[in-house]
Amino acid sequence: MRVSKFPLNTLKEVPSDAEVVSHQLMLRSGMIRKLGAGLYTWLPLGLRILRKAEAIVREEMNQAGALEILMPSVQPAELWQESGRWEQYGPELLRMHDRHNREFCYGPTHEEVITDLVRKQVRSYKELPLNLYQIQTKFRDEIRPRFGIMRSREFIMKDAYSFHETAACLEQTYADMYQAYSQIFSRMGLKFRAVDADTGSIGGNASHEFHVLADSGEDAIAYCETSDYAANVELAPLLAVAEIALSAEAAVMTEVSTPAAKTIEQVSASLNVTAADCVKTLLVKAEDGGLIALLLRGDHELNTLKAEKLEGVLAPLSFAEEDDIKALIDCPPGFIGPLAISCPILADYSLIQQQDFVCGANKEGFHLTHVNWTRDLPRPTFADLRNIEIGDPSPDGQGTIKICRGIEVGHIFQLGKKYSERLDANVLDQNGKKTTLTMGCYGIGVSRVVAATIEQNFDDHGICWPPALAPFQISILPMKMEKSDKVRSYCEQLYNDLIQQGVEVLIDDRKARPGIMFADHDLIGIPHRLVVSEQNLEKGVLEYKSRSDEDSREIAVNTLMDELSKILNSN
RNA sequence: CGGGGCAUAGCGCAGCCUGGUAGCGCAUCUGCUUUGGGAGCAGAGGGUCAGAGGUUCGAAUCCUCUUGCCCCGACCA
Repeated sequence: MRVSKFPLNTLKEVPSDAEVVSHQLMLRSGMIRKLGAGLYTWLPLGLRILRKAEAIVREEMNQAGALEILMPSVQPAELWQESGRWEQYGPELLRMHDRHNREFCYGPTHEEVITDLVRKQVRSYKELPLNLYQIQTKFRDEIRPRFGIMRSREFIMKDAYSFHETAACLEQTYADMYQAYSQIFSRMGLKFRAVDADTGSIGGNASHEFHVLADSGEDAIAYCETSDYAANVELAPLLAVAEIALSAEAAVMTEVSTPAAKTIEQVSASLNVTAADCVKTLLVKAEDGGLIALLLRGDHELNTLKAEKLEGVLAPLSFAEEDDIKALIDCPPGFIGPLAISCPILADYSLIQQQDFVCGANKEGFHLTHVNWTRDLPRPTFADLRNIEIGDPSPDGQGTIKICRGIEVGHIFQLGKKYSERLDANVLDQNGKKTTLTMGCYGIGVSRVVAATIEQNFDDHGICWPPALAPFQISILPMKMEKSDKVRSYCEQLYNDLIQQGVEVLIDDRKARPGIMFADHDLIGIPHRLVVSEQNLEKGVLEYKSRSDEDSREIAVNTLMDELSKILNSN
């Protein structure tokens, strides 16, 4: 391609509403332009990249045995009413009427349509398993679209849905999709992790999110460096530890006056201990209308997701009102402790080995020091109550936890029978009996992958595309071409030769100064660059630089093709 | 949806407080000089100041309403 026929439309200044790097660079490089909130046009440059991502997804899905289809983006309301989601989905579903005043929505996802297709089309267990996918435009009327393509309202998604007679069969396809997803993101050259996800209200056995790792990611991920373990920070469980015996010389429990100390910081400061030496007591509402005390180490944070799943705790989690506390114990918040309290107590696992700790005395203005389990109060029930932290043991027992940030680009899910039951999708089994289909679904935010790739691959000069997604593999930058026939004819020849070999090459045939060329090609992130100048040609060399290297090197003209094929094939 | 903010040329902004009929930088076009990291000089084009209403002799500027967009919260590929 020639720059003269493929306008770059680059911007030196960043539009003021672009917050994140990918959004800024996509606008500056001329990949996209905004039409409205969460609505973007893909310009020629951006579309090349999007198409590359799609092609990789398509190839790997086909490879894994999925079949491509294309469903309408506009869907009749009846199907959504049948599944119950017309009411459930809420305002994120863009609804509309046609000229006959029939109700429709713009598809945010396609479980209903695909289930309808399959229930009408598939009659026999012999046609299963079946895995169908599409790459298509979705619309979700997000409350707050932001970060450009990263969270837009209209976006490109690959969504696949599989149908099975048995759960075992679903598990097999699920495993195949897990593999295919890993293959897709590896081929794209991305650093990513498959993360255990909450199966939530939908149920089912397993769900994994695929996250591209980037500092700007919205999700915190706890992962283990020495194993495959990875999970959302809120979901990563902590394991119980063994009890340890109290040492004989432990000091006697003492009541101390702490009139001004209500928070953990104040308490630890006034008693000259660390926050980790303190135990904090949180009172939350119980299902039976009473209260439950939750004990945490002073430096830990309560994980509400975990807490509200515990037996007896009211969900959604709500803290005790002042009146409730008064009814339970005559003590203001700030001095509450687990001794002689008449409600059930749940303590975090990290407190199993806690000794000699500080806690509230249940008496205004006083705390207790040198408190120990068994000796001073009975051991409470222990449970997993807090967020996992850096350095905690990995739940799979294989090492310690680190935390990084990620951008969710894919999600695979064992759906089970949720939709097939609602929509009555079944087949006849071997015995001629009706069996409800078991389903899985598998999504990739293809347009989001493009943005996430930038979040992971950029520098001060612009985007650094992994070769698999780069809009072009190599740039030819001729220096002073209009003054030098030698440069011109050499570049033209080289350009044609590379095209012959099927290399995606971009020649900058503008009458532009070198600085403009360098800046533009760096900004749009072409992985390889050849600079051709008259002086170098006379020496029989030209200059090569990889986008990711600091410095360039010379390549002799007569070995150029060999060198280039080495460089391009090493990707 | 709640809280905050913005709307002036393709992009980034000034002008508004204190009304007098719109300006700067980048980009675009022309010419000359430049030519290895977003050049210099000279010139040109481009704005119904988001829209509607009001106040006024006169409104980008003051008032009212409307619309669009952005940021902070819960959701998601």
